[in-house]
Amino acid sequence: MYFCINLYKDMTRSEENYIKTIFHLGNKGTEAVATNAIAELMETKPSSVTDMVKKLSEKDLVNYKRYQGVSLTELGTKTALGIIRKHRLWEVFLVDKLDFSWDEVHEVAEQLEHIKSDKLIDKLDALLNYPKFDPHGDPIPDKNGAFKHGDRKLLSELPVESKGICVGVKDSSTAFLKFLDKNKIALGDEITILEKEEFDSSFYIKIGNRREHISNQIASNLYIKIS
Amino acid sequence: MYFCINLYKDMTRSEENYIKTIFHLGNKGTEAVATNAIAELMETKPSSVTDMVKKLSEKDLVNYKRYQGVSLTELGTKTALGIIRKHRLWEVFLVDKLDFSWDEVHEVAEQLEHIKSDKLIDKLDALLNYPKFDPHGDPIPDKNGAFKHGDRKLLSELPVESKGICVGVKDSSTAFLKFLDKNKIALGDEITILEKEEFDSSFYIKIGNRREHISNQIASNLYIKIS
DNA sequence: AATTAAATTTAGGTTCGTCTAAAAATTAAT
DNA sequence: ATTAATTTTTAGACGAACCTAAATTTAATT
Repeated sequence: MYFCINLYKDMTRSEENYIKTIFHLGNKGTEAVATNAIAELMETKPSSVTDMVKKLSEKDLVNYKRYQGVSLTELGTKTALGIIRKHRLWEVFLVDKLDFSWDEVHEVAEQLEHIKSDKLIDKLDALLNYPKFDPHGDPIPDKNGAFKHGDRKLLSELPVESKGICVGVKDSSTAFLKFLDKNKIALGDEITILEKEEFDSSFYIKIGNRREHISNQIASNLYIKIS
Repeated sequence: MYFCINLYKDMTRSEENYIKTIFHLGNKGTEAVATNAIAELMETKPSSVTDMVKKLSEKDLVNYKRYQGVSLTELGTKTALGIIRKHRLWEVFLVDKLDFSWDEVHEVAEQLEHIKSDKLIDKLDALLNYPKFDPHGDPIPDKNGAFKHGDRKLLSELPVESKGICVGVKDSSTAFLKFLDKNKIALGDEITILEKEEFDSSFYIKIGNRREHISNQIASNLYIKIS
């Protein structure tokens, strides 16, 4: 007698996108997410979200009680992690093998993440040498859905004189990534906080050998790992 | 004043599959294809085909007159070649970079061929070193849709004592490809026709240093390029 | 040429994922 | 604690892509 431990294999693209969104909005699916929040992020209408959420609930992918928001079930969480794993592996592929820049990968990875083939993903993982992080510093879940960041923190939350390595971005919009490129701030760079400007909450930092002045908006979107 | 020379970028997966099928069935889209033939190959119903064909006709991708079959317009042909290019490049990727065997690639390539990104395909082409043929020996159209086989012929159509290289398969079903693997017949092998058995139209061939006896069904699915 | 058979199309229906507009529940503000 | 504002859900509709069953056209056979 077998129990089915497999994930849903026959999900539609749309269902997968909802699951992914609920995961991202609800602290990895653990917290209940509002219908409106989902609708806004997915650029759809709240009524559409309600419809879909009911369907996902039927399939035991989400927990749902009317007017109380949605969270992921265990099955839903695993499904989300599978999709995120695919998305991030494809991003690494695009940057490492096809010379895409880190601000170009998202769109294409959004398509590639829905390709269904376990073998494809395992082999891709091997080709890329089992990467642990995607081009934006976000961790790649392993086959079982396990992953963790090191103990990274936002630059904006660190005290003066902190020193560490830039390991990720919180905002991975094209605009922000291009800004970082222009200002020669990249993952792997060593950063020291020299001074905090109380007036506008901006920061003076040392990056490599340069001294830079960055706004709070920038500082609160850069992840640093203390060394 | 510009004329639009671009291909349809906003086609659905289903539309793309119909276009591809019409291309394959109708001698590269040039000859009219029957509704029933399309339905059978796509495992759908003739009435569904009629519906879709009308839609494609609206978009000027096919020529269609009721009861008279369908053929591709120039736009439709270019679209088909774009999809086939993608399909075959992905097949090469799967075999060359991810160690898939040639009988495993079709299914996955069927999904990957619908990914929309010109840059992705150009870069993939470069990564693979601009291959001219896919793993089954089928030619890969270039960016402009141009391609040709060399002057390959089916083994079954060659006279005794012909000598050449095995360059492709006509039937690329899993069953046939696995049969070839089992019998150690691969693309690139040198083949000489030793004798033709009139009784059952089978062939005695020399392949590498071995002597093999192959049925007509095998012979009429192997492409040979005379050297 | 008339009849039968086969292929194709029409008509009407279904599911999926979306929408708008209106109703209901929850939350915030007086 | 009412009322007002917001969020969420229901009800009903629509396009895409499919289906079945019936009608129509073309092709094949007598």
